Amino acid sequence: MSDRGPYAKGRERRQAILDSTLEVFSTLGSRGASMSAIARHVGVSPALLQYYFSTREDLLQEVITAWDRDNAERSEGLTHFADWLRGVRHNMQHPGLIHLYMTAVVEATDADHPNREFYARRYEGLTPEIAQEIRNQQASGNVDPALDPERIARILLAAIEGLQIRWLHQPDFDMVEEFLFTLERFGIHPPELLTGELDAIFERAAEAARP
Amino acid sequence: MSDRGPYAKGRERRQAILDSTLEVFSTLGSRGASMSAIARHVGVSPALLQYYFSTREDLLQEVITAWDRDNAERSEGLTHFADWLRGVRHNMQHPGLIHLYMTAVVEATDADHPNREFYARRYEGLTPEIAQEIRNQQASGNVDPALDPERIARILLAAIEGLQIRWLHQPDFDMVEEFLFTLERFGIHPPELLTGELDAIFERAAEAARP
DNA sequence: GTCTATACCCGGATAGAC
DNA sequence: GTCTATCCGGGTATAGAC
Repeated sequence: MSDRGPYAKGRERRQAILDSTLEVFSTLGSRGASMSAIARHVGVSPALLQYYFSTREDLLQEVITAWDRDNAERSEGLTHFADWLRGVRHNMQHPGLIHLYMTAVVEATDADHPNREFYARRYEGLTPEIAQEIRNQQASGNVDPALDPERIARILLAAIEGLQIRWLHQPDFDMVEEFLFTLERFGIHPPELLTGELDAIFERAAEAARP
Repeated sequence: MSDRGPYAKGRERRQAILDSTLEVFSTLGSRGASMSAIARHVGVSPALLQYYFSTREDLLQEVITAWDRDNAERSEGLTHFADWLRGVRHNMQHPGLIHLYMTAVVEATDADHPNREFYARRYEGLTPEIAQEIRNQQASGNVDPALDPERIARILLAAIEGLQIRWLHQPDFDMVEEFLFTLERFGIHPPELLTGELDAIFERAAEAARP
């Protein structure tokens, strides 16, 4: 894929729109992030957003899928729960992301919402993924083997989303602390997370993942 | 306060609008619950909704405060956590409520949203209330006294909201089960909740609360 | 005090010109 | 690939009928 050719500009515009969406969302919030507001931020006409993303819902949705993709890429070389914690940290530095995501999940709750299926599948996909990691912890004797891994996964997933809502309302709320504490209640305490050396570990991992 | 006089009709209308709002919300969802849709359901003109509740946000907000009031009233004569569980059950039978509430909390997340303050206060009020009940449990030796009651309260509050989102997406999701399990992880297991006789207990309590 | 009709504004979406 | 013009629908403001 070359940067030249007739498609280069389009791809850049597309990305610029996605970036601006996040930016505007984090400064003006959901109600402020109208198509025209985002367009203004990019420096184009509102109709152009429609050209790249046919509807507003689609635009927001694409920000989320891109985010999911980023998360997956950032997770190289760390254990699953460390990834998760790191993700939470990362998101806390990009408030627009969580704001946009939470708005979208809840909106998609409407029975006839076009993205409803997406979130159902997302939950269905994440749950066993987390459950598998819990099974690993059970195998190594950290987590009580009597506990149902799927159930813990569902609860942790719910907890994190609830924490995010509260954090949006109270930005000084320490999601990492609360989530770490929750993990511990289920017997999950990856050693890396207790040393206070998280950042160093992440740095090293990021370094190692680079080509 | 008599039912007669020139105000009776107004109070009835007002209530009818609140009821219809919930009704329409649970059938048509957030996007479907437009002012005109609700007005149609009540059988009046859209402008009348404006007369009673000046804005749509206010209307939804009033449904929520009424709900909070109901919850408080329904809690007579039961322990706090039993109340809570019962509330969850009750809500699961009225899907519009949770749908509306979750939509509203997340929307109010915008920095300049008029109801933002309300939710901040709501959280601030609920947390110590729950924490107090946890202290009671600690005093009677059920919950590990080393645990910070406020922190547990925050986590439980977050967990329930996260569970509600997932439930909205997957109506067969058993919030009561999941929440009960979460409570147990924190050492909270009110005896009434383990007998399977919940309904009978609620009936008796309701009976006793009647004049 | 209760209610409607009407008019207004803004946001999202579409059509078509350049 | 980009814009302008236009439409449509939802929320809101107002005037006034009953």
